[in-house]
Amino acid sequence: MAKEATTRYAVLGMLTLEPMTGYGLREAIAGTIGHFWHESFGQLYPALRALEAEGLVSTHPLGPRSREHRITDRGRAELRRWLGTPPSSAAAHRSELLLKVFFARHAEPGAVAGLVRAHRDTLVAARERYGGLEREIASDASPDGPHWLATVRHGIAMVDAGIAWSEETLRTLTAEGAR
Amino acid sequence: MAKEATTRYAVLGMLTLEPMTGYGLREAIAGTIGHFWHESFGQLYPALRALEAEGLVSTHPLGPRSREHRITDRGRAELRRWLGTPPSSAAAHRSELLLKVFFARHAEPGAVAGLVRAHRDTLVAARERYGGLEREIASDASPDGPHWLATVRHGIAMVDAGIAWSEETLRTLTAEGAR
DNA sequence: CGCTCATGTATCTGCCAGATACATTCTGTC
DNA sequence: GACAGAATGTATCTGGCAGATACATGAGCG
Repeated sequence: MAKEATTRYAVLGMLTLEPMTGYGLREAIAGTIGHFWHESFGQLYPALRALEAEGLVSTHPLGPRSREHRITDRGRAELRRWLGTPPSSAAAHRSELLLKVFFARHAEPGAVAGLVRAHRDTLVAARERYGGLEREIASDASPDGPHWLATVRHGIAMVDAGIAWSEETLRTLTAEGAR
Repeated sequence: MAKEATTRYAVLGMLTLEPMTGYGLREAIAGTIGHFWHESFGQLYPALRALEAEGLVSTHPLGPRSREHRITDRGRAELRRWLGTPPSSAAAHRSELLLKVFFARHAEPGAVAGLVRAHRDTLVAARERYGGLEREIASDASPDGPHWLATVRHGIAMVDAGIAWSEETLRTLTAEGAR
């Protein structure tokens, strides 16, 4: 069976913060849970239509080309139900970088080491963003603050571990002939 | 544009180890790079057909219902090219667990903490498997050994960081009213 | 006046996971 | 020796999802 659609629940959750347009949802998702969740318009608009058809979201016109979406009581109940169900697949399924590291012996000498170096630099930049975000949230007393902090700290933990792994792997790759 | 198909390169890479059938490929992938890569038959068989049509893989009948696939020189060249290109999306896009942690305020009390606990237990079990795998690879002198080790150590680094995060988050969630 | 950028809605392509279906061959058990 | 079930093997279908693209409007700026 195809896995349960998760876009619906990300939308329901974001609408507990405040009513929004489709475009606003996309912005809000990128701004708050963007470090571990992504939505594209190709998912959002069909999901909003489906949620409205099920009565989990209500839609109110704002202007000629603009609609505001609001979560209903049934929507809240459905969100609460889903929040208690175990995540379907916790594992990250594919890492293109690790695939390249695994087959590095067949690459141009030094090529994969360059990719790992770039990966480390990306993580270092992400680490800075996370640090700023963490300070920002910690100094703000919103009701979702502690949970938001927990998700950011997950990002920090993963990024820190990834930076350490990159350094170690670079030593391995360069030691054995600059691969 | 839709992202470049990566299944092709996982297949090409695995066929550098030895020639295999479609089924054998699936087994080999699960057994060696399964901790960070997944392939389903729905991807494998079409990919093998496409690779053969492009001359990157050659196919030889083994029995009436069995075919062996072999990487060609052009296949090796194409693999080498790809190994040098930067990974298209390094970030893990969606974490259902983090989404649930973020919206935990709207769940049944204690429900999300239970999910985090289950997540930690999964990671602890994975950590044991990784440890065994690491010892196994370290004691074996295959040419791909060091690279294989690097990918396993990535798994260990992530799992260790995840376990620490789970413990910390459980303290947060239970402290504020068993959510 | 034209340029760019933000806001806003919407569709299309292609990758991919998981489920399913079916045929054959090996292995253990009674 | 017969039979069940697991392993081997090929193949298709459904549906979620990312990224690209298209199009329209209004605001700020040179």
